[in-house]
Amino acid sequence: MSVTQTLPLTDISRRSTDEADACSSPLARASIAPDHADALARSLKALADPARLRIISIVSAHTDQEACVCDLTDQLTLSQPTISHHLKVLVEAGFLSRAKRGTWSYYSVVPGSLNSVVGVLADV
Amino acid sequence: MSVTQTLPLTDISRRSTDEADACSSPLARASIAPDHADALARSLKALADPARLRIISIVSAHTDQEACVCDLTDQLTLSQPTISHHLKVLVEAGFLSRAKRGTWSYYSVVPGSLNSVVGVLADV
DNA sequence: CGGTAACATTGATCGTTGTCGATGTCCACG
DNA sequence: CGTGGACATCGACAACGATCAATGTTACCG
Repeated sequence: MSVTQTLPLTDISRRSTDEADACSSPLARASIAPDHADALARSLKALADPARLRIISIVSAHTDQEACVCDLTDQLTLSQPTISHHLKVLVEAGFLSRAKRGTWSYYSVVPGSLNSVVGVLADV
Repeated sequence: MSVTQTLPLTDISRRSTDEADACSSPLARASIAPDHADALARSLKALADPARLRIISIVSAHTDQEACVCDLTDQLTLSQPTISHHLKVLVEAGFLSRAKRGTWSYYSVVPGSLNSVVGVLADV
């Protein structure tokens, strides 16, 4: 399996700048940087879950923009540890913030966090 | 922030069926429906990958809004089957469309597909 | 001080997914 | 008609992630 064939070094490995590429079209603008794509993917991964989207929606639907875990266990058909897990993911991604008062934990949407992702995604 | 104000204890003993739960706040508006969250999560899952974000960016950076696979294998440090896999995910999610001409496959961004997700995400 | 309620953490399970090598398919060309 | 190039598909594997039961932690209350 090692070296089955020598690499075709004639044309493929040659860096373009030659217009002889038949299948390619010129670039109009630069594409996003790899690390930029990595950061955006991390944010999107935190949002790409039905339970987490509903959590954000439920929290932001409250008048004072905050809800406790009991509000979520009531509406979502998920166990309490699972909801805590999703909350942790959203907090670590910067979409929610936690405020503990007494025995209750109140979660609220970080202002502008969603719009920031929306803005970045708009010009990908 | 270490306020930890004492809670209004007068109402805690009264269990639910009363609309005023101690830890809960009233709703200002409705939250998204579960199937709506499911659909949005599927779209976001297709975007939540660094390679796929870069693919969309590279394709849309071309002047005619289309690029062939060779353009992608050149810029991404991934094998050709892996790139084909990501392209398939993006096509099935509705973000890219495929046009085969000769031996080459040209991929282009479906107009409005990204903005649609952005718009839905904006009012979650 | 013991009990209970709210929530977080841990450990385990199991489906999902990103990746690559190998192979298949289709087209162009000599 | 055979050969090679461009791309898709398949099979396998490893890493990740969503979920839950069990347990831990902290605050409140009698």
